[in-house]
Amino acid sequence: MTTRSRVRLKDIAMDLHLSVVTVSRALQNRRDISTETRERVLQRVRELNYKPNLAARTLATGRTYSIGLVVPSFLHPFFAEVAKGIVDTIRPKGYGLLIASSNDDVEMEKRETEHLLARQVDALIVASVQHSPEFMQGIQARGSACVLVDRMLPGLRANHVGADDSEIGRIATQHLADQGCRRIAHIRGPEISTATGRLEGYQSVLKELGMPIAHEMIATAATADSGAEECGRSAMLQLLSLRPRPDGVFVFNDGLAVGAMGAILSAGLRIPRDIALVGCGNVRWAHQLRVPLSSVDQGAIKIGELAGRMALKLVVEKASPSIRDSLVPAKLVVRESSVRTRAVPNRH
Amino acid sequence: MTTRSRVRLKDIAMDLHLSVVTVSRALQNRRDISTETRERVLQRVRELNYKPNLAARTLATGRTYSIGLVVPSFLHPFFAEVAKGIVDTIRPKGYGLLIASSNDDVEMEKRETEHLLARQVDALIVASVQHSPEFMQGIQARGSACVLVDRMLPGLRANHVGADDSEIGRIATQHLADQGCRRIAHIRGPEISTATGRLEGYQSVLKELGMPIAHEMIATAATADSGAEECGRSAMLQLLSLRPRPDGVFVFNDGLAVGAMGAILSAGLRIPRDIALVGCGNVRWAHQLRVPLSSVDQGAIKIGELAGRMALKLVVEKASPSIRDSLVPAKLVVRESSVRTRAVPNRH
DNA sequence: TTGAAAGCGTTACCAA
DNA sequence: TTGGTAACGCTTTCAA
Repeated sequence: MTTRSRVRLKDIAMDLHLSVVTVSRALQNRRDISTETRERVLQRVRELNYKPNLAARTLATGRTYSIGLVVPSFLHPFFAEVAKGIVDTIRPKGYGLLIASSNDDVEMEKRETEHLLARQVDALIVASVQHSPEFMQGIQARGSACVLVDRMLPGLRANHVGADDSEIGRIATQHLADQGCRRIAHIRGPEISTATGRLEGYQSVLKELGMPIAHEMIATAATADSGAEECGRSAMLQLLSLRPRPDGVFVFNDGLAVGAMGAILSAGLRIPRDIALVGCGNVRWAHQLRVPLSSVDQGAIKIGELAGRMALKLVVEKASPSIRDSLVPAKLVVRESSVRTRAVPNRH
Repeated sequence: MTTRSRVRLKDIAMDLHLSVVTVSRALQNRRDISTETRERVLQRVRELNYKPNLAARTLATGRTYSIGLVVPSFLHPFFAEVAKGIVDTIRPKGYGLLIASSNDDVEMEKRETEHLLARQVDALIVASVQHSPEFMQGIQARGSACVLVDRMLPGLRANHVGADDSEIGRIATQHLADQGCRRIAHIRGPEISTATGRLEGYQSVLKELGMPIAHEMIATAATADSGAEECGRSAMLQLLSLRPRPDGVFVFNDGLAVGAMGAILSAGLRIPRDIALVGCGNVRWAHQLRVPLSSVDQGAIKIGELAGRMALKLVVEKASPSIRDSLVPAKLVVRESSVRTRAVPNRH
């Protein structure tokens, strides 16, 4: 039906009294073909609106012109933005994006990854939730082109594009200090590279400033994705019980920060006067929260773009020569939640 | 390289001294094969971790086991949720999802759709931004399985899954009336089916209640996606200039509602006391806005699930017999922005 | 119940 | 610069 009606290379060849091979070559823009023939072919291709059969091409070349993406969740705006960056980068090059979601489940990530590989995607982009490097090492060993986004896995040497997490922690903490905070706490995320990176940045600034790095000033959120708000709330309650209280908090991400904000306000404290707050992720609605939230922008779309570009490069180069790691610079967006000096920045 | 190392049907056949055909049949769970042979084949398949080459299968059958999705934007949480619903539905059936984004651009939607079709997706799910039905009719005429989500196109007979927009308008408006609002305004979206549907619901309730349907009480937002907030703000300013002022506003979606909220608060008015507000979409962060926002939940994930299921059905049935239309029921989530009676609902 | 042969649409390898 | 032939891995049809 649909298939039958499609124009094939063969149809064009017969039309033009050429061989299929010649037509194929003309379309590949190769040199070993006369300009005239090429023109005739291209002409006819346009007339008939010929579209190559990708399945056939894949069978012959082993390439699918598609890239696979595995993320923990598409509902999380960060990954939606990453996906957008990837699509916008690879589509103009003729590549398609196959998506899969791991729901933060280690086994599901493996299954979905295997599925994409079974589809012979030319490259894989993964925001992995694995705790250990074994699985990814297996993927690499099979020779599949693979780029990790966002999180790095401990003990894994792999292509990677992510935010500069340590820098994120530094920017946020330094900003709080600049605003006059003297007891800066941190609500950290679970045991993944991004969380430890941000924690590290936080600690290094405290050290530079000669502020104490106190254990009790660091609360850990069990999860940073779905249910983040509740975790942020309880982590904040923990911090609020300290005496003296913290007067500034850098929170791992905006989801947690929203919960923290709720806890602070419910306790009858003011933001930023009593406690200044900085999140991370710079979600779209950050400025319309009960207190507009200062947040570090990770450049999620940029991360997606770079990951897409890196994936394309791997495809072209075939044998992946060297491991690459791109860090996208972070940018603090200051809003009301952290501004304790006189001038309040524009809301818009 | 990668290709060479992959196990083929042929390898299994040789191993077992069978023909390729027999092995193929065993894997298709057909009856014309002895139980013993099947077992031997399945056994070996497991041992070698055989994965069929989808490209080859596609070439032979014309089916790709993949479905294409075109949406205006993945950054819009509604479409992210729809995508999730689709993926969760089709993945367990072995289907993959190829995504594309039209950026609200009519031509880009056409290009991306054509691209997915060139990839021979078995079915297409589109949240179309076309103004006219021609393009989609062309797709249908070519015999491609296609499901429209969210928006319907004027004059098009097509499979469709969406929210019950008229019902959304009714629920929201009725709720405002129940809260004692007597001058209920509406900020409507641009000229697409969802906006007219919600407007219609709004008007029908006013009529039932014997309230006047006044032109000036309906403000139109030029866009409802990116830049929605600014549009919501200016639409609201327009409504605020009315005398007497509206005391309740039903807004097309939450993005616009956020802008409207800003305008109301900036004017020194209180929500909900002076003006009650109801949005639509029930975005995740609705409850953490400066005033927690009442919003109609469209059941986006459910829409995705139904669309996925409908797409699968079309694939199986091949010849699409009858046009189907599924409306997902809407549900109002009441929060502070619209509650004018004494009892304030639980925040959580 | 099994298998041989043909075909799906494209590209790669040699010859001409 | 062209074209014939043989893959690519699977399914389908027809015979045995």
